[in-house]
Formats: sequence, C-alpha cells, structure tokens
Amino acid sequence: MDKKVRVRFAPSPTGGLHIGGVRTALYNYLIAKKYNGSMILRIEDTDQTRYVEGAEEYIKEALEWIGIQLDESPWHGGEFAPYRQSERKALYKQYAEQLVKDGHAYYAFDTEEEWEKKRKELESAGVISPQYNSITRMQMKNSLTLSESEVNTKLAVGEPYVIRLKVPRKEDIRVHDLIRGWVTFHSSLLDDRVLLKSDGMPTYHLANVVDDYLMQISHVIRGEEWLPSAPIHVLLYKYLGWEKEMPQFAHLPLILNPDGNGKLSKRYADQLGFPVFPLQWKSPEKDEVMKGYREEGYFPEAMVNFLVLLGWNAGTEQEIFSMQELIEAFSIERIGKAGTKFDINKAKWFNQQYLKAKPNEELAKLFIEDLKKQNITLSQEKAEKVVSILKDRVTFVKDFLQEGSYLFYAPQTFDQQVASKKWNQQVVEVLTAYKNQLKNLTALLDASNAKDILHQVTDSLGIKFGSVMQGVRLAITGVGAGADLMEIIAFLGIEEVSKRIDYAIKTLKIA
RNA sequence: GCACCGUUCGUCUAGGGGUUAGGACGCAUCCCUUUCACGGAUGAAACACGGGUUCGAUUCCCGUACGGUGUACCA
Repeated sequence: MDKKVRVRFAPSPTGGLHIGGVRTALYNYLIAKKYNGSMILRIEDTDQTRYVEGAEEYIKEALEWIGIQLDESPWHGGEFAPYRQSERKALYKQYAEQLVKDGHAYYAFDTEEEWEKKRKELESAGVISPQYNSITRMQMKNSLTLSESEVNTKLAVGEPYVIRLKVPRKEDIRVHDLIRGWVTFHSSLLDDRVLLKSDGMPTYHLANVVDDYLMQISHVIRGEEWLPSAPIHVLLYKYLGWEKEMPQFAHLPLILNPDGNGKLSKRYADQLGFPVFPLQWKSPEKDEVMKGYREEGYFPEAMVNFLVLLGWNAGTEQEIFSMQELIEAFSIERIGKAGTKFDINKAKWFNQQYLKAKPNEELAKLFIEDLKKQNITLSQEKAEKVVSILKDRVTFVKDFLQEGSYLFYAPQTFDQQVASKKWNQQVVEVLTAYKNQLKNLTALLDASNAKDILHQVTDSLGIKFGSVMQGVRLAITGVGAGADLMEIIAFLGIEEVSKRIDYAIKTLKIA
C-alpha cells in the first residue's frame, strides 16, 4: 500500500446505530490498525430533518463499548476537523459550483411539485421509473434549458435551486471494488443526482466524495447498499479532478434477516427476540426503548468475534479471536461476497466461550454488579464461589442468579416429578442421619468432606450412594438438576443445609 | 420493471478441474457423571438448475431460477 491508510466510518445520527453499522465500523477499524493507519469517524448529518437528539452520543458510546478507538472524530478532533458535515456546510458549495462551471453539473429550479408532475406524466406515458436524466432534463427548468440571463436573475433573486450532476448520456462507468472486482454501470441508467440541496446542504454523494478527498481517505469500506451509487461517486472524483486520489472501494455483503428475507431489520429481530442495536436505545420522540446487546448481557469481545465472522474468515479453523489477533489476521481479500444471515445462536455461543475464559474473580465482580441492580448484595468471596460452581452452565452473567437460585433461596416447593420417583423412606433416613453427622463436624465444611460424610452415612445404613442422591438433591435444591451437589452443600453451610433437610422431610410425602 | 451484486450442510463458512467436499453453531446418539451442564466421541446434514468447455466439473464459461441491494432535495 503506497498511501497511508486512512479509513472512516461515517454514520448519520438518525437513531441507534444498527448492528450492521457496528460491523462496518469494525472492519474499517481492523484495516486501520493492521496497516498502522488512522480510523476516522465522520458524522453525516446533512439531512437536518432526520437529526435525532442523542444519536451522536450513542454512536460514541457504542464504539467505545465494542472497543473501537478513534484517531479522529468530532470528539477527539484531528487535523481535518471539523468532522461533522453540518459544520462543513460552507465547504461543499464551491465544489458544486466548480462542477457547474466545468459543465458537469447544473442549476435546477424545478419545485418538487413540478418534478412530481413531470414524473406522473412520464409514468402515465409508460415510463416505469422516471428519472431526471439526460433526456428529461431538457424538458425541465434548469440552467441547461434556461438562458444565462434567466438563470442569473433567478439566482440573484434567491429563487431556490438545487445543483444536479450532469450524467453523460452514453458512457460505461467502471468501479473497482476490492471484494467484487470491476463492476460496470452504464450512465444511461443513472439519474442526474442532486448534489446540493435547496437548503444549501450537500447530499450524501457530494459530501462523501468531497470529505473523503479532503480527509485523504484511502479506503472506503461500506455496506453493499452503496454499490449502486458508487458510479456517481466515481464520476464525481473524475469531474472534480481527483481521480488519482480516489480511494479504493470495498462494498461489504449485507447482514440479512435469519430467513434471508431482506436486510436485518429491527422489526424482524423484535419478533425473534434479539436486539439490532449494540446498546439500548431510547428514542427521544417516541417513548420506545429498544434492546441493546450490552444490556442483554453480551460481552463486547464476544460481539466483536461474532460480528467479524459475519462475512469474513481467516481461512483457518480458528473460531475465537481477540481484537489483537483480528488486527493481525484480518484482510479485505478474505471478506465474502454473499449476504450473511444473522444467527443469534452463534452470538450466544461466543458469549459462553468468553464467559468460560474469564477468571472467576472478574466474573464475580460482574455478578455482584448485576445483583446490585436487584438490590441483592453479595461478598466477593461468596460471589467467586457461586461463579465457580455455576460457570459451566451459563451463557450470560445474568444467568448466575437464575441458574443457581437454590444457592440463594431455600426451596419452597419441590419438583413433583422428581419427588414421585426419588423421594422415599431411604432418602429420609439418609438425610436424617446426614444432618446429625454434619452437626458433629468439627472441621470446616467443604465439598470433599460433605461427600465423605454422606458416603459414611449411606455405607452405615447399607444403602447405595447413587440411589439416594437425587432425593438428597431434591431436598436441598428443590429440583432434580443442577451443579455439583457437594459444592452446593459446602456453599450453603451446615445450618442452612439442616434447615432445608428439615423442611423437605416435613413437606414431602413419601409416595 | 430495469440496473447491479450474489448462490457449498438449517446457519456461518473452508476448498477448488480428479477430495471419503473440511471446520464451527445448532440437532441426534453415546461416553463421563449424583442429576443437569461442561467436556469427549460419533452421526444425520451441502456444491440451486440446465447447457457448454474438458478425459473429467461442485470448481471455468453461458443461460435459467432463486435471493439481495438500488432505483429520493435519505444516508
């Protein structure tokens, strides 16, 4: 790579950041880091009507959470500031005007109603999708059809206008894409895109090209939905005289709904019960709260790992990657071409893998935090114990409480199915004796001596250890399945275990 | 409709002119075990279709089908 690598993620602040956007940001970031380049964040807020309060802050927080560090942004500043397009507004007009001067763009004075009328006309004449293009522009009110003096008058009186790109009538436009190779579009199918809107703001097409050029962006890595407008951008680079500086393009395959039916949508995800946003998003307009992966209990490392594999693979059999490993392994060449269906199951699996890999101490802290939200307090020592007992059976930190509820609450009721099969006279005898033996214990209770004592009891009663275990488990936990019983007993302590045994014997009827 | 992009197990994918088409998630069975889980083992499961090219095509080419994206003074 001859040019310094500078990539950008350019979201528009219209709401919560879609998870697909997070993946795009991630791919950009990995390329930046891999080549010791810069990761730039630019806010594309040229549509003032769609601006949503809090969206920028959300984007910032989401990227921080996922572990993407920005080198330049509205918040970090940088050599090419400002990084908010609304603050760069004054900049764009001169480029649009330059294009007009060079004959590659023109002023158009048609009102929306006028164009709408023309459009209807064309439709009724059988045109399927009417475009403002090399044919129709000659029937409209613009600087191509009006005299110079008329145009100047209109401009002088401040009549609203837009500047449109004058797309050539017959020309092949070739776009080179790092993922797909050369893609050719014919100019006759493109319309004369608005470059500068009547409010003086640029459209995406102009702003994006101007800013990428000015900010010396080397690679534009964005979603595939942009591929159809890439020829417009290529034309713009050419007409602006920036062909040599044109960044390389990589259009990413889209993340699709689980059944492949369209781009991953919020509506669809809602139905299936998983989020589309990294963080919870509270819409300021509607009082709607949308779920976020963070709040659902996903680890950011797990999300990174999951997301990066949606459309890319290292070509090895490695599944688990740290950010650092990804930076080393990632490459645009290995990004796939086909859209990727979203599978929440895989995300859960990654979370479980990351949870298992975390030290108990850290998990305990997270667990304590989680409990605090429910006004439950637990010591670090106890929490570590809980975590070690339950670690292999949970996917999320929040699962610890539910999975191990018997560690916190004595059973009130008992699983009837287990009771009918496993609760019998022998179990009652064993439990009674076991309780007494525990009371006599002088050493500190642990899983090992808890087990030894139970063995002694069953041996002395001439009962098979295995045959009563389920009954014992039922008495102590209320259910027939769970973590190592002896660990549970040690965790609960003699007093609590005794209480539970008494309660079970009192409550459960022998079938 | 038109343009563009795509198509290997249910899903994410590896591979690529001659392979028992590999891995992961999920699923099933077995083992471990006091149960459940973890772990281990095993299994079911894929080259969209039709033509070419070729000794040979899942791989290359062309069509078809299917899917996706785009078709705004939205990004």
